[in-house]
Amino acid sequence: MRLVVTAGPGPRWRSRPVDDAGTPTAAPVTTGAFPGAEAPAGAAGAVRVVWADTAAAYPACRAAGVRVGRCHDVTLAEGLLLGHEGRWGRPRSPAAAWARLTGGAEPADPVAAVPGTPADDGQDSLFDAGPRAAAPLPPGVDALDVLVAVHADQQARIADARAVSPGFGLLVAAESASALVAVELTEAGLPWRADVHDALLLDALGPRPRHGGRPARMQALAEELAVLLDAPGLNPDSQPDLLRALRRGGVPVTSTRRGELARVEHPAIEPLSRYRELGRLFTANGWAWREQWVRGGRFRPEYVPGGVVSGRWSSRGGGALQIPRAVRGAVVAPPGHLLVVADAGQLEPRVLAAMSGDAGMIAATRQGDLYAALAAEALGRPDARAEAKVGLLSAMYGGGAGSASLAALRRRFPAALGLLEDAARAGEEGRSVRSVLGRTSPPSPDGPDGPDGPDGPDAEAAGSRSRAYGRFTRNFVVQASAADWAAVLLVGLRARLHDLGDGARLVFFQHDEVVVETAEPLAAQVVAAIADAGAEATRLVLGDTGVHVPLAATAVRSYADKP
DNA sequence: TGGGCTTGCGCC
DNA sequence: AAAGGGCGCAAGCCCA
Repeated sequence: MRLVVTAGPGPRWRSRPVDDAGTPTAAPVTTGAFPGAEAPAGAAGAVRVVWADTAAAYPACRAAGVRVGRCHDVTLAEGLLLGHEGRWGRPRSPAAAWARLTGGAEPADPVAAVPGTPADDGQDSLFDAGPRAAAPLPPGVDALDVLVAVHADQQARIADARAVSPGFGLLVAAESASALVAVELTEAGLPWRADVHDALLLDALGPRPRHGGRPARMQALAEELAVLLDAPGLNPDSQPDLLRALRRGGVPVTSTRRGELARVEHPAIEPLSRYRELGRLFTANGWAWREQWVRGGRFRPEYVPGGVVSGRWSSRGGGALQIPRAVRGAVVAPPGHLLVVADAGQLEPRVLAAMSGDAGMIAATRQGDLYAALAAEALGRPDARAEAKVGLLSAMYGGGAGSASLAALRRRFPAALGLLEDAARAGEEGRSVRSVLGRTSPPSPDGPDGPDGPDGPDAEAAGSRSRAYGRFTRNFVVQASAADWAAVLLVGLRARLHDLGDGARLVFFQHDEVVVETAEPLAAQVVAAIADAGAEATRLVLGDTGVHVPLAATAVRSYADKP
C-alpha cells in the first residue's frame, strides 16, 4: 500500500492511501501522529510513504522516534524522470511538476541553506536545523491533492521509462530509500575520538598554536623554505609568491602543483611538499575543523543523495566524503562496539564488464584481483598490474588515448572498451547516455553539432567542449552505474540491519564503501548481512552476467585498521 | 568588507 | 592536437 503524506498545518499530518498506480482508495485523513510509521516486524501490508521531500520531512519523524521503511520521494523521482525524458534542468519540486501538469508557471527550486554559512539558521546541530523551504503552490491549491496527482502522473511516466530502461523503477525506489539512509546517517554520526585526533595532530604538527598562526612544524618548514629560496618572509601558502621565489631560484616550473614540482630537482622541493602535507591536515582536518563539525563525539555531516549528476552522493559540511587516511584513526567504535567496514573493490571496471557483456572481462572479475588478471590476459605479464590499472582507468576517464596498454586492452576486451568508446562518441555528438538502471546524463552544453554546427566560427572551441563532454559521458556510464549498484546495496543493507534490531546501524557511506557500527556480539551477523546485500545488489543491478563483485567486510576497532 | 575566482589537494 | 571523470573545501587573490 502507498500512503501519500503531507505535513501540517502545525504538528499534524494529512494522508491519503493510493494504489500502485497512484489512484486514491480512500478519503484523506488528518492525524496528530505520523501516519506512515513502519508497521511492527511481521505485520502485513508494508506501507510505502509517498512524500514531497525526504530530506525536509524525515528528520522530524526521526526526532519523534518514527522509522519509515519504504518511501517514494516525489522530488527525487521527478529529477530522475526529467533526466530520462530529456528535460534536464527543469525544477523538480511537486509544485513545479504540478504546474507542468496543469499549464501553470513553474516555480524555481528552492536553494538549500549551506550549514555554517550566514544563510544557515545558526543552530548548534545540523540535525536540528529547520526543514528546507518548499517551492510555493498557488493560493487555494491543496498540497495533498497536488502530491496525489503528481505521484499518479509519475507512476505512469515510470512505466513509460521502464519500456526503455527496465531498471528504472528500482532506480526510483533506491534513490528514495537512499534519502532515508542519508537522514539516518546524519542522525547517527560517525564516532570521532577527540583525544585520538589530538594525538595525531600533536604528532604531525606539534602543539596547537595558541593565538592563530602556524603550528610549530609548519613554521619551521616555512622558515627553512625562506632560507633555501633566499626569499625572506616567504608565505608558502601564496601561490604567486612561491612561484616567483622558485623561478628566481632557478626552478623551471610554470605552476606549483605537486605533480610538476615532483619532476624537478631542488633542495626546496622536499620541505615544500612536507609543508603542504602538514598544511592540508591543519586546515582541512585540524583542531578548527573538529570544533566546527564534531559534537558529542560524533561527526555529523549532511549527505546529499544524487548530489552528483552521476548519482553519487555529495555532502555538505566538513568534507565528509574526503576524510583523509591520515585522520581515520580518530574514528573508533565506542566501548562494546565494533565498526564493520566494507568496500566494493574495483567496482567500476566490474560494472563495465557486466554492462558490456564482455566475456573475457567477466571471466577476469572472477579472479581475485581484477587488474592483475587484466595484466596477465591483455598484456601477457601478470606483474604489469599497475600498467593495466592505469590503462583501464584512463579508458574510463578519457585520458591517454595512445597508450600501448590501452591498445592491448582493446584487443583483448573489445566489448568492454567498445562500450566506453560508444559512450564517448555519443557525448561528442551531443547525445545523452544512461546508467544501467536508467539514470541519464545531462545534455551537452552545445547540443548536437555544437553551437554553430560543425563548421561554425567557434568550431575549435566547440570541438574542445565536445571532446570534454565525450570524456564526461565516457565516465558517466560507469560512474553512474556503479552508483546504481551502491544505492541498491545500501538499501538492501539498511533493511537487513533493521532486521538485526537496534544493535547495528549504518554510520558512513562513501561511493562504494559502508561503515556499520555494531554491538560486538552482532558483528558476525553484520558481516553476513553486508555480503548478502552485496550479492543482492549484483543480481538486481547487473543481472545474471556472472560478474563477481567482491565486498569483503571486516570488523575493526578503528577505521584506520581497515585492511 | 564581501563575494567570486583561482589554485591546490583530499576522497572515490 | 589535446592531453584525467566526479566532487568539497580552504586560502589567497582581486575587484567592486
